[in-house]
Amino acid sequence: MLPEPYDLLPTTALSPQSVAAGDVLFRQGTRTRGLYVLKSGRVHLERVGPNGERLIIHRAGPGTSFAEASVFSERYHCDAIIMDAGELVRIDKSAVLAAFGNPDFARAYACLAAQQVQAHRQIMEIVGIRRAEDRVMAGIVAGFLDGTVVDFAVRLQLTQETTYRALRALVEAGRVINPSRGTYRLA
Amino acid sequence: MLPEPYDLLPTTALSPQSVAAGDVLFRQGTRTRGLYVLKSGRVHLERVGPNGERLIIHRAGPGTSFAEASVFSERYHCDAIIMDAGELVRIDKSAVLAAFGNPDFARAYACLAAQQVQAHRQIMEIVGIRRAEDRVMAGIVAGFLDGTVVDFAVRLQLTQETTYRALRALVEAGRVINPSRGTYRLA
DNA sequence: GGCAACATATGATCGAAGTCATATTCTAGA
DNA sequence: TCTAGAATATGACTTCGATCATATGTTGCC
Repeated sequence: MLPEPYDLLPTTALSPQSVAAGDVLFRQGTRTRGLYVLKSGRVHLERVGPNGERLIIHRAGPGTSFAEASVFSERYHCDAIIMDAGELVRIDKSAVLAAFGNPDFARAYACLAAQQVQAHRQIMEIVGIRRAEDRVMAGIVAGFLDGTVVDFAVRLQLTQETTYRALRALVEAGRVINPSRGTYRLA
Repeated sequence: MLPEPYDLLPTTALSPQSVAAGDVLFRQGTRTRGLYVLKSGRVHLERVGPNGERLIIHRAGPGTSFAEASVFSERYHCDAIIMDAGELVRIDKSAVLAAFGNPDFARAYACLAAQQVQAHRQIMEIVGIRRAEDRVMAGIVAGFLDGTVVDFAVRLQLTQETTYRALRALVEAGRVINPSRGTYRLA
């Protein structure tokens, strides 16, 4: 099943495909065919700078969509390169454009987009906190410590080691409790 | 004039207002009235954690909108506090919801939202680069060094000093040229 | 059960980015 | 024109997060 709001589209708009590591999904400058939903694997979006510098624009992970803006553009503005093999679904550009005629789809799309923007803004604020201890605390308050500490550290743009040390410091300061190995909660 | 796509809305949906530093625009838990476009001044969006920790969710600057997700929510999920006095426009929630019945508005909204998401992803990738020199280089390639170096440094989540030093190092390495005081370009 | 892979956890060391200080140049405005 | 404030620029010092290393605990799988 596709994530909202793309579950509202007819199946004729969807092209599932398997990809292998190293495959190039699309290239900067080629005609846009639509956006993609990644079911499994990893994809890098890269842009080539004026002097040939390769700049990673985005690293897409399982369960996320990418190249959404291509729906509103004639050409792709970056390369999409498969890092780890996986399954993905291409969603046809014209079908999405047509779907905006359906107010339910439009509202569902806008709702998700607004939430994404809000989430990004929040992560940027948190990542902007310099002290690891404050950053980790903010991350916990924001509810980011749901999975493993390793994933949490990645979200905070910190190393695991620094994250563990910050967690311990917060526990020692009484601001966080550590009821069992690997689980942390606000005090 | 309002930024796209809100310029497509009828003026009856808009409520301009002046605000002073310290004013509270809305509080977490109060009924949503709509989103805001900030013409001048500065606004902080803050959420209060379970134990009373104040967490800045977003700092809105001139020319940007905020609380977009409130259009799809019954209650505000954060406080909006005016940091610097300015002018803003409230955009009525029901008018926006109704406007999604207009495919042109829906497409314009989605186009802008998709671009915003893409821009956020890119900034997050760049901010995730640890070495200041690499980060500054990526920032230049991405075209972020359009205004002052100070603004550039803020966007990169680096201090001005580190940014200046990285710029100098890049100039010395021949990767960037510094035709005149305060101007830098790719070599 | 036993093993491999991974998450948790912490110590030691180093380097890079932050902080503080200061000087110069530029600009806007009284 | 003079001045206040901001941007540019760089030096000295410190700190904190990254890196490398290592050990233990946990989980899934053959």
